[in-house]
Order: sequence, then C-alpha cells, then structure tokens
Amino acid sequence: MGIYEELQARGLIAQVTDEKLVRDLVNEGKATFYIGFDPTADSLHVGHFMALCLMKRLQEAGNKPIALIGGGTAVIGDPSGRSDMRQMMTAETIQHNCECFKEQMSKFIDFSEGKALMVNNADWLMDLNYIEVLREVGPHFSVNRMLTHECYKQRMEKGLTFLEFNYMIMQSYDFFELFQKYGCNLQFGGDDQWANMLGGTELIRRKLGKDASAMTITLLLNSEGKKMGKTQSGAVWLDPNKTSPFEFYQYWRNVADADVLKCIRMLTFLPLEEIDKMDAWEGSQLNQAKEILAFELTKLVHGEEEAAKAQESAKALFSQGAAADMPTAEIKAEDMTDGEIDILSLLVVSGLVPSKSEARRAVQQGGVSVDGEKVMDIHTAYTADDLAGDGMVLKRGKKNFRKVVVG
RNA sequence: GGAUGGAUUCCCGAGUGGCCAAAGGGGGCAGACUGUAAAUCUGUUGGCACCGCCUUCGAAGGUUCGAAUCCUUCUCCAUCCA
Repeated sequence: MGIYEELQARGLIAQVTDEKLVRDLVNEGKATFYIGFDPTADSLHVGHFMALCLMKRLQEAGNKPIALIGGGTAVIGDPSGRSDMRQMMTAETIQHNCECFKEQMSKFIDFSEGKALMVNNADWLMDLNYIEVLREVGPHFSVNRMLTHECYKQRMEKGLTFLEFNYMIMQSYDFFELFQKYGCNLQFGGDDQWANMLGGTELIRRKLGKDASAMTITLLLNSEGKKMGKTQSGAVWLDPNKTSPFEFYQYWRNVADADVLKCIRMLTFLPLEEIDKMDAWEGSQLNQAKEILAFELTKLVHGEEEAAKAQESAKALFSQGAAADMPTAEIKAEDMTDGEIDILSLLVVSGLVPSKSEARRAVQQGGVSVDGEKVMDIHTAYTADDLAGDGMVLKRGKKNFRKVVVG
C-alpha cells in the first residue's frame, strides 16, 4: 500500500485535482509540496496539527515538504469559511506569531539537511508592485468566476471587502512563486482552501503552461458538523502554556462516541489494522478508544512522558478525586481575611469561576466540593491550616479540579 | 454623493417613556441519569456587600420626575440610486 492509499484509507483526502497524477507523484516520493499556515495566533492548533502530521507522513515517504508561513497573506486575512471579516493584525503581532510558528513546527518536521524547507511569503509578497501585479496576474483571474466560488458566496450576503477578495490571488501567487523557485508541484491545504488552491494551479498553467496539482485535507468535523479542536473558551492549542497537556488530553478523552474512531484514524499514527479492529467496539468499550486517542495524541504533541502524566492524573482524578499532578492554585496571604478565606473567594482565586456570582451559583446548585465533600453553604470558610501540607482538592462540576495550597 | 432600513446582554432575536438586568430560542454552566459519551429532564446564565445597590441596549450629548425606547450629532453595516 502506498502512502496515497494509506491517506485515503484514513479519510484524510478530500479533493484532488488529478488523482492518478497525484497518487504517482506522492507514492514515488517525487512531490515537492507545500502547505501554508497563516500566523493568526501565537500558537498552532489542532487544525494545523493535522497538516503537520500529513507533512510528516509524506516526508517519510520520500517527498519534500515546504512549510509556508503566511507572514504576507496574514496581513490580508482569508475570508474562506468565515462569516465575518477577520480582525486586522498589526505587523508586529504577525511577526511575533511567525516566530512562534517556526519554533513549534520544527518539533514536528525534520528541517535538517534540506529535507524540508520553511519559507515566509512576506519575503516576496511585501515587495510586490501593485501595478505590476495587476498586469502580470490580474488578466488570469476572472472576477465572474471568482464570485461564483462557494467561499465568497457566503460572504456576498454579509459583505466582502476588496482586501479579502484579493486573498485568493495572493495565495495563488505563492504557489506560482514556489513552483518556479523550488519546483513545488503540489499544494496541500484544508478543504476550505480548495478554491484558493485551484487559483494557484490555474495561474501556473496560464502563465507557464505547466501543470501543478492540489489536494485538500478533509476538515476534521465532529458529528454535529462543527470543526473539532475548538472549545467555547477557544482553540485547543499545541503550546503547553496555552493548553496544558492535561487539558489537551481531556479534550480528546471527552470527544463524542460518534467521533472517536474518525479521530483515531485521521490523527494518530496507529496502524490501520489496529484501528479497523476498534471499529467493532461499541458502547462503553468506546471509552477505551477515547483513552487511546487521548494518549496517542498527547504523546505526539507533548511527548510520551507528558502523555503518561496526563493519563495518570486523569485516572486518579476521576476515580479518587486526587492526583499528584494537577493544576494547582496558590492562595496568598492577601487573599485571606482574618486568616480565613471563604469558599466563594477560594473558587474565584483558584480560577475555577470568573466571578463571585458564578461561584455562589455553583455552590448553591451543589456543584462544588472540597476533598470530595460537597459544599452547600456559601459562607463556608477555610483557614491557612486547612490548606497546609498537601492542600485541598477543590472541584467544580465534574471535570474541573484544582489543588489549592498556601502560597 | 443621494434614499431607505438597521446597530439590544455570549449568539440570534423581542422590546417604541415607567411593570426592563430586558421575552423567546440557541449556546454555556450546574444537578439528576450515565461510560469523564450522547439523548432526556431540572435549575441557572451582567457585577457586587444578593430580599438592596451598581453597570449594561453602537458612541457622545440633550429632553424628562423617569429613556433600550423621544430629540441632536457622530460611527459602523445592509439594500437601492449615482
């Protein structure tokens, strides 16, 4: 089985321009391919992770990856799949994000000895001359056709600025540039990038009369059709400072039944035969699959040691409500009044709730416990002695724990 | 540049002088049930010193005993005309 077939079996391939061509290219290790990452935040997230894994897989099969950081395109903002305009970012923010991306990526991809390249499209986009670009590239794009693309259609209702409209042209230009400079003959991207990517292959064909291919990665959607890797409080980040390994683990531990196998297949490196066996699992057995998923992914992103730690913590926490390695909050002397701290303040200081009102509600609804004992009275107070030594395990709801100690 | 309509709490969306911290839905949170799942049911969903007070209805002013609601100016958005 070639790498292409494997990707296909894992459900990673969404669309390709010319299946036979791409399959041969990739299977024979002749592809020089690129994936673009727009530095819209200071850390990569799960969506990027899929792309990185794909790069890794293809690199192992002998192909050469180019990681393109969109330091130039991020200035514009991709309207694809968005119902409103992206917030404009300052040049400094983008620069900072680029640095963060570079660092994180080198953990996943082997950039040594020219096995892979990392480029920033700011290097060529920033110096473009408006009139020149219009004359060089403009004639090859039909506004009529562009407007019919799905990605713009959505925005036709809400409004699309000329700035964003140009994103596609910039991305196409990237491919064109990479094709000429590095012989990059294949572009990968999220399925929402399809139109933008076709723009590139078309530009290359029209300007150079040569063929380049494009292939999109299936978007990881949950059974409700929403993008995975998002929580109400934001994305699930790969940066341990933004999403701790424990939280990361928990996110995957908690995916819906319907999504487990899909995630294992698409995201992990477990052999397909093993995954196929899990297909038969049902009911509470799926719970084990979730554990496997969570462990495997945490291992990939944060390393085996962190993964094991996260798993142990989770197990300990959910069976006994205590664990050595769990998020800890320190209570300082100034948080205490008369040597005591009441339960509401404790909840707020520990970061388990954002306000005292919510703390009050949580307690009144029976959602708070200390060392396994439910707290029912909002006036309950604790002294420094209660917190001494190993501290206390403060719990809000079923899944929010925090160890509280004196700081 | 002109005409019209619009901006409400996390989101959608009611509310056109006091009964509005603002209906309803979605989402979130918590409880019950479970498998750290889903579905369902219940409660809750601005802040605080919580039977009371404070800050919110695009922004700034004004009218009024009293404004999300009326007036003025401004900003932004949509549609049509140029």
